[in-house]
Amino acid sequence: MAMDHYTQLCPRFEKAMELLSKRWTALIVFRLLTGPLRFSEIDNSLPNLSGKVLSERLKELEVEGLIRRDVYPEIPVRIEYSLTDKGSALTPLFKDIGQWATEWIVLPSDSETM
Amino acid sequence: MAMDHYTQLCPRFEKAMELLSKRWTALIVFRLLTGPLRFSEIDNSLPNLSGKVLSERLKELEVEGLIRRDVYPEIPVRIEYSLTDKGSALTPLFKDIGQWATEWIVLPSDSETM
DNA sequence: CTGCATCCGATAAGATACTG
DNA sequence: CAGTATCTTATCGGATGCAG
Repeated sequence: MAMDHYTQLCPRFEKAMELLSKRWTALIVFRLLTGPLRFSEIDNSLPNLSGKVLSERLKELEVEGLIRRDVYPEIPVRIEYSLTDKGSALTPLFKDIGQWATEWIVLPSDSETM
Repeated sequence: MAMDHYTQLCPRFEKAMELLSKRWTALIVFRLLTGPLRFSEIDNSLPNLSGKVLSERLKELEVEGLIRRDVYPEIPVRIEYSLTDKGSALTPLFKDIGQWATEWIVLPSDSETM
């Protein structure tokens, strides 16, 4: 996929954006910021996210090394997803997004005071 | 579009992500971080981005108040896009991404030392 | 030059049903 | 519970052509 031209701008930045800007991805990481979660927990916390897509994203994130998938061979089996160091390292980023959002994003429901 | 459920998590964060995670959007803002640019300048700096999509994104960003579109009635007309305060406020965010990318993203071309 | 309209193919996402 | 397979739909994006 010929993106060699603008890749020169800042390939790592590109890559990072490519990763994080994929739909749901950032939200999933955000969810995991507070600790390990099971598949269904993530699924339930993101109602519009289908199981299919969640499983896709989880796999991608695992491949990219942002999250870890731990299997606890209990009965029934328990599988937990958690952030790796690489994933946790995104914390300041999310904090910035949150801060920016707090300061600049106006919601319809903000009509009262703000 | 029923996203009311998980909107409760942090609606502003959601909105911000929705905004920034759209393909090309962040890259366009990133481009503008260094100053005003004309349509064709942005277009040329992002070779894989088509004029149609660029114009779509530019409009979205304008509607969201992240960028400003200034028309200079010269001959020929000159139109420049630049960041508003809301847009510039994203600077730390991009810095974070850049820092994270520098630290954690490994490129194929990094095989030598790094 | 700047940008919008249209068409069309590629991808991504959602719903549902089903397996280990 | 934790996914996967399949199907359908929605969205995206690229090319082209045209207008101000």
